[in-house]
Amino acid sequence: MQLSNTSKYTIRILAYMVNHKDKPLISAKELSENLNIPYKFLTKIMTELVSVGFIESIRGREGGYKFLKKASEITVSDILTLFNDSIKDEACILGIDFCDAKHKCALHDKWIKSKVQLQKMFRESTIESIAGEGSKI
Amino acid sequence: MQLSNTSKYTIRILAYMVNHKDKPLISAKELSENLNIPYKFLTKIMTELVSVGFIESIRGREGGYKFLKKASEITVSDILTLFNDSIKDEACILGIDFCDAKHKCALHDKWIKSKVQLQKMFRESTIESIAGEGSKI
DNA sequence: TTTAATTACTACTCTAAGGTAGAATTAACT
DNA sequence: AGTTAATTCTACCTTAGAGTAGTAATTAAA
Ligand code: SF4
Ligand code: SF4
Repeated sequence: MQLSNTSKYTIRILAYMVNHKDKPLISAKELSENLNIPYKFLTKIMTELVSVGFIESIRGREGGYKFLKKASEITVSDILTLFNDSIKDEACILGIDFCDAKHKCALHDKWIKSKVQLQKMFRESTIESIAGEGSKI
Repeated sequence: MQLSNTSKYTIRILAYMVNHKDKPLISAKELSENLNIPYKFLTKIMTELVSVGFIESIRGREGGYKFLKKASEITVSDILTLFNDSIKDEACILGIDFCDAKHKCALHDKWIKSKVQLQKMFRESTIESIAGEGSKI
């Protein structure tokens, strides 16, 4: 009942990048050290983020990563979708999903409420909004 | 972002047993066939449920399982705890958990709200309440 | 007393996520 | 031109959850 490590890492990585957008480029080394994410695993994630166009990479010495898409236009929901980690609309808390309005278990309505609330939260939370002052990302 | 198969199976198994409490004993075979849960995997779960005292088993021919603890006293939360699948109080949506009231990300308050709501739902949902008429468990 | 039906036990296999290793590629700096 | 610091590629290892296989133990029915 939680997000995958990959998703959580990604959110923290992108939030960190927002918080350091004064720098033109941020290296994998810096991200790995400051966010305490295994270097090799982080670079694997970064390559994926580049390939889907969230960020851009500059190779070679003095290289690094920077946003390609605006942080205000990348939502947590986008990230969860990317790593197949989002709460699907048809997701049933019990994994049955052949119930209908007339035949539903006692968990159904409460679950739907929580589900909708979480989905809304993920959709409305941009990386830009997660980062910022108080945040201890 | 969902429950483990083991937890989901268990909820359905116990709900089925409530819905068939007219029978003195219910066999693994019946459960497996009616709930579409792999037989061998189901018996593994059953043994665990017996060992923690939720149900009782009668071995040998004509044997099977029956409740030891009352279904109205077994909550979904108990099941999630058993399979280490519950939402821990300290669980942070981003897996950081060194944030405090003054340093929190934009997801924090919304996440806490959903978390509390889910935890409450799990605690207040007994197997007895999940099963029953309309239910398509 | 044998047989059939049942749970329990032990020990595997399979899969996907998470993580690691090493070498290839790129490009700025000296 | 050579060195160095960076990303990228390919391939592997590890772990936990899910699921399977075979057999032993138990007990009622035949
Ligand atoms: S009624 Fe219960 S089992 Fe059916 S879809 Fe809703 S939550 Fe799932
Ligand atoms: S502030 Fe954000 S990152 Fe920190 S504990 Fe709360 S949800 Fe997690």
